[in-house]
Amino acid sequence: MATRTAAALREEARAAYDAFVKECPTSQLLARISDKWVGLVLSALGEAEQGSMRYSELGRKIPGVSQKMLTQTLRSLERDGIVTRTVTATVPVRVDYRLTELGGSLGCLLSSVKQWAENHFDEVSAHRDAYDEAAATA
Amino acid sequence: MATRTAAALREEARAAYDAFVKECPTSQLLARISDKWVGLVLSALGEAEQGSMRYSELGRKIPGVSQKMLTQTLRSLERDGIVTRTVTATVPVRVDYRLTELGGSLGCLLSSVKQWAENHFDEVSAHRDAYDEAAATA
DNA sequence: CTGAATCCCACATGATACTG
DNA sequence: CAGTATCATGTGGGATTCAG
Repeated sequence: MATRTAAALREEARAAYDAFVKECPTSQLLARISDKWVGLVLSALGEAEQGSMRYSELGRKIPGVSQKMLTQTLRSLERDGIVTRTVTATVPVRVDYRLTELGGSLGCLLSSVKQWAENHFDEVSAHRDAYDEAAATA
Repeated sequence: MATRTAAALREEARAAYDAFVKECPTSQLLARISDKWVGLVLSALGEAEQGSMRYSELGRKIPGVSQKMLTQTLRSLERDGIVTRTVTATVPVRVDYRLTELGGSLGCLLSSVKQWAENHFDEVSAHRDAYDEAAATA
């Protein structure tokens, strides 16, 4: 038939996407670090007094994170060289996470983003109310 | 029956989530601004020479964004008072987006995050390769 | 204690087509 | 040009259970 099938078109699209990713891989990285959990984890580690935190400490410090997301996020950060993972073979096991130097530089940035959110929440909230009211009136 | 239905459980979970959101609304805001598209839009607007950009300019400047996501992101940013939307009733219509003062302060931060991604991509990439190889060897 | 593995689904996002 | 509407899909992410 003259037209390609939907599946073929999807294949093509995927191939094009892969090519794009190769061309612009930083977009990938940006997406990775533009993640709520990444921001919270790095902020927490950045603020840690000893510079390192245990798995369960992180879980308690970060509101609403599930085991799965915490583990997943930490693994991904470890893979990217942002954090180090240190296992102490005691009973029970103890695992500490610490920012690498590379991670520290990113942690600063993300902390300031988190700070921004906290500092400007009221302002944003007011804008939202105004916007919604205007829409309701119209 | 003794156990609650799946639907009821979901209802409960949603209620708990809503309660949590009320308690910690900045987490909401952080999730909003920790978004790939938000970062790219604000970076683009921050770098704009006239300080403002048209809808289609943004679409061209930001690689891989769909109309839907661009519109959605811009609306959300407008609602939050991060950008302003100006319609010029010419033919064809012209719509410009510009950072507000509030948006400017956030734009700086997100631009530096984007910069970080671009500057450290090679380093992260090297870490990934090392990590993956170690995993393959083991 | 620190995960790994599985199931499951709601939602975010993308592609496409249409409109003022 | 700047959207809106609709549909299809992938996946993020929670709950649960098992393991070292």
